Amino acid sequence: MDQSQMCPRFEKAVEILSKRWTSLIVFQLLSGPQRFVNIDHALPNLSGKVLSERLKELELEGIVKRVVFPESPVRIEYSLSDKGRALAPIFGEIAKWSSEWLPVPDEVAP
Amino acid sequence: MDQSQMCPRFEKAVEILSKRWTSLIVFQLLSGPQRFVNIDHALPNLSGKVLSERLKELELEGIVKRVVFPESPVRIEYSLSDKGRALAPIFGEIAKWSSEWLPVPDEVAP
DNA sequence: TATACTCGGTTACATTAAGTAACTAAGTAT
DNA sequence: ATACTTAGTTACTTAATGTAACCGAGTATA
Repeated sequence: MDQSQMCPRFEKAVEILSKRWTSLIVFQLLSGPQRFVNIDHALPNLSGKVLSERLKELELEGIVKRVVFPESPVRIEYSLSDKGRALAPIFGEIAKWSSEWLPVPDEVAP
Repeated sequence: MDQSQMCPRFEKAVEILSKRWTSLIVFQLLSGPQRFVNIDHALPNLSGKVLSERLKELELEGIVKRVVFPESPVRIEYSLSDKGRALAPIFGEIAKWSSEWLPVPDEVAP
């Protein structure tokens, strides 16, 4: 036997969500449609390279939508599809768990 | 400004959960305490090397407990702490999302 | 009309993480 | 003695990320 016993759809969901940066990008997009640089600035340490990779992957999964506004200069907006917004409860549970079980970090000297 | 605007505890939770294999290992342990090889067999494609790394990390986070039973031969059991079991609702939401939004995979020819 | 800056990326290269396979030591079974 | 199990570790390869520079189109500034 070479196959996992787990539900393949559940496994797929975990695979999507546990790819580095994916969750934080989706979480960031939960606050509304926004542009490439905005996401990039919201997640310091996330490089443009990986961000563009992740956005492409998420678009392929149907989680993120990329809309081009033909203004001048052109404006490109990333947003969540219904499928993407449906991930919100997962983040809600993560937030609950973290506030219950993770320690409050030390404050930096003022 | 070099810091993220997100809650650091939320970010930490995402960091823990989105490390490769971590979620699946915790999910597997939700079914009860078990031994190293059992987890290893339940997750094909997961090597003993990475499994032992992840179990150490999860133990440090206080999510997994490692108990040595001094039988002969010695038996080592991994299980979830309260903190670890408290992750269950997150997996519940992931399962819900995946069954609602991910396609049912094709069956293999019988 | 240079110069610099923004946006939405891409490219080349360095570092880190993960996969693969072999191996170990202690114990058990044949 | 030989082979197998458990709970790992070690050495080596390959894939994923991080870092930094760069690009073309357009805009603003001097």
